[in-house]
Amino acid sequence: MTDLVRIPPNLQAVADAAGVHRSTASRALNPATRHLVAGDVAGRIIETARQLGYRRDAIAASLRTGRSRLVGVVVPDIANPVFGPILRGIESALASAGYSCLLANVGRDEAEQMRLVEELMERRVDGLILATARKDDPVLGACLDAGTPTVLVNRAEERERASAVVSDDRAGMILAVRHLASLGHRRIGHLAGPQDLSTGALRREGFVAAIRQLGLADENAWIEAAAYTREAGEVAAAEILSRFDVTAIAAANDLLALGAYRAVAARGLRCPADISIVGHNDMPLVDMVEPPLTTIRISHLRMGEEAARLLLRGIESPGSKPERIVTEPELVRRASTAPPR
Amino acid sequence: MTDLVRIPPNLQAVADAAGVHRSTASRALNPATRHLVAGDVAGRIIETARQLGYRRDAIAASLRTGRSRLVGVVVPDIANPVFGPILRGIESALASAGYSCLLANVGRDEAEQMRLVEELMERRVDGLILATARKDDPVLGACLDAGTPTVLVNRAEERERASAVVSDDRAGMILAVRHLASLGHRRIGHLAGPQDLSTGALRREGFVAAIRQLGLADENAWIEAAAYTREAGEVAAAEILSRFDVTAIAAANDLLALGAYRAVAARGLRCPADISIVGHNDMPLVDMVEPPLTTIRISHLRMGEEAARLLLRGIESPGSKPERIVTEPELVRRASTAPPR
DNA sequence: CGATTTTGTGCAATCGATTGCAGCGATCTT
DNA sequence: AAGATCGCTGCAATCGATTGCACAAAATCG
Repeated sequence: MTDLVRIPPNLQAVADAAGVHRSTASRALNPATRHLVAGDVAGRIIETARQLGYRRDAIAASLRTGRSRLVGVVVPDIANPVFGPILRGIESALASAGYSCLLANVGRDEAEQMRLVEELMERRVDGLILATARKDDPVLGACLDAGTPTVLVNRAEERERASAVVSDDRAGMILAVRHLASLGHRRIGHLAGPQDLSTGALRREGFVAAIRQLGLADENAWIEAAAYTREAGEVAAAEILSRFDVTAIAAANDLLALGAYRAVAARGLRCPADISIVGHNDMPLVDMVEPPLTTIRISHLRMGEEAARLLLRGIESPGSKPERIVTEPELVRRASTAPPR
Repeated sequence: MTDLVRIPPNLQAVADAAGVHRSTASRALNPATRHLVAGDVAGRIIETARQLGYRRDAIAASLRTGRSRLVGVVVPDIANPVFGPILRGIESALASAGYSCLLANVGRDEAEQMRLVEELMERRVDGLILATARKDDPVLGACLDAGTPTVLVNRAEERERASAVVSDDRAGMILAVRHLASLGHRRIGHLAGPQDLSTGALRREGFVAAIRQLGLADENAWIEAAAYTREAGEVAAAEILSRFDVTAIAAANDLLALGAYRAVAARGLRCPADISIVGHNDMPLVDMVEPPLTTIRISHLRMGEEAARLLLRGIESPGSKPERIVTEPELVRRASTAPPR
């Protein structure tokens, strides 16, 4: 009855109990090296380990091997519905390869971001996934300088110094504008996202390109929202409505689109009767809002999975070329868009 | 120019460069032990470390100290909007205490849950936060047996063998039913959550209690949904509508409530004109659905923060009594409830 | 049957930081 | 002035697993 505070068995204890050397026990317990040990001996060791309730110490193993099987995941806001699916995709792909996620939630403050990444490095993460990239991201620079394999997800840089998994934001916005044009809209405004993010900039580019391609009026009818939030969307949408004579708004993001719903209502207009609105992302629940939001669907889950896979490849074979995976967005027609009156 | 693959400096290197012993460098670099070192020497060491770009190896430190400053966080589904805020609360509270989150997303399979927790233990987490607890949870049992400080969040067990942070689910549902009764509803149904979860069971209890307190009809007018999803909600709500003659439905969860919207529409009824519906959680966006959902608000962010704080306390002072924090839910009136016709 | 290869196990160094203990010189006490 | 105290630094053990190398025993070959 002296096991009140039982000291957990280590490899030495297992080896002693099985009557072999530490090193033999280590080999027997590791599937990758098990073939070096005689079958019966390995069996005995494994059984002894089980009986003693032996649990491998990943920390000690990491110290010796230099690999932590840990990946740092940096997101701008876990509470934002689009990052949930991304995170889940990352987590599941990593878990099935024996890696775990170290989660870091960061604000927009760059110094803070640096501090957090630094802390992840101290923990000797084998790699990093950043969902926070700006168009020219100093944090990414720091990761690369440190020689840590890094992958961007959702947002990317312009230059390709790191692997990235993104949606084709430009094409997505073109899809949105074409849809509006096909309904008969000729005067379309763009509720743009923050221009220092690739999503914001590329979707705006897509907007301009689509307007030109289709020979529509005023490729400059866009306003940049201060952030990807409903509140910022409402403010910017109000400005679009007051400054431009448009019948439709293509928003860079679903939250912005929902903000636009408010601005439209505030002016006594109705969607889609007076103003059509199309979003971007197809977040959970936007099919239930009123009117159900027409939007551009992005598979965030798959993006997360692909990012994890890319990172794992980068970890296995260091020095491999950066790769870019671009997923195809898709138009989801609901009820927030209709022909102009 | 031989620093192509520069070997990162360790403590020894810093000590050598500063002309002191490893141990002195260690003490100087650690704020908690810095006072043991002469001011000028400490300054020199810190400066040398900075110049060399020294980065402390948390793995090695963990091995020596036995503390990893890592907390395992187990959630049932990161993509579910309620867990985002919880996670953010946990992360921010932990981060400000120097701890990081190891994220594990698990399904309902118990063996898989055990495997994942086992893996977290191998990584020598200092504590665990489970958002997955069932009413009698074997996984929690395993954590407790292993002597790992563990805190439950959002869902709890009946017996108090571990600290927990939950909403007052019973009171929340009473709030919902009273609200309906105050509008004049007398025949109310309950769209219950899974009964093996504390949230599902307690909210149902609250429903029964409220019906009795208010002297209303049929405390048995409830159906259990198979899961907290819109689909399961739609199925169960359809059954309620076909089996009971009710004018209102109190749902155990917002997603279930949204499923009920569908079921109501499918029967050619309207909400709230024909059937009032109240949800639970106040998830993001439920204020934008049609009709805007009347629901019970729970501060998931704060729950996450409190859980982290409780865990930190448990880590600091092992063997302390389990504690339970119950947050007060609040009714949010929107447009899905109205007087019966 | 001797020589050679194969197979299996043990030995000991190693990863990098932390910390109890001892020792040294300087200051303080009586 | 001898002894006690204090502040600072160095020494060396330690955490637990992994792995290159050496070596012995067994198996194979000519």
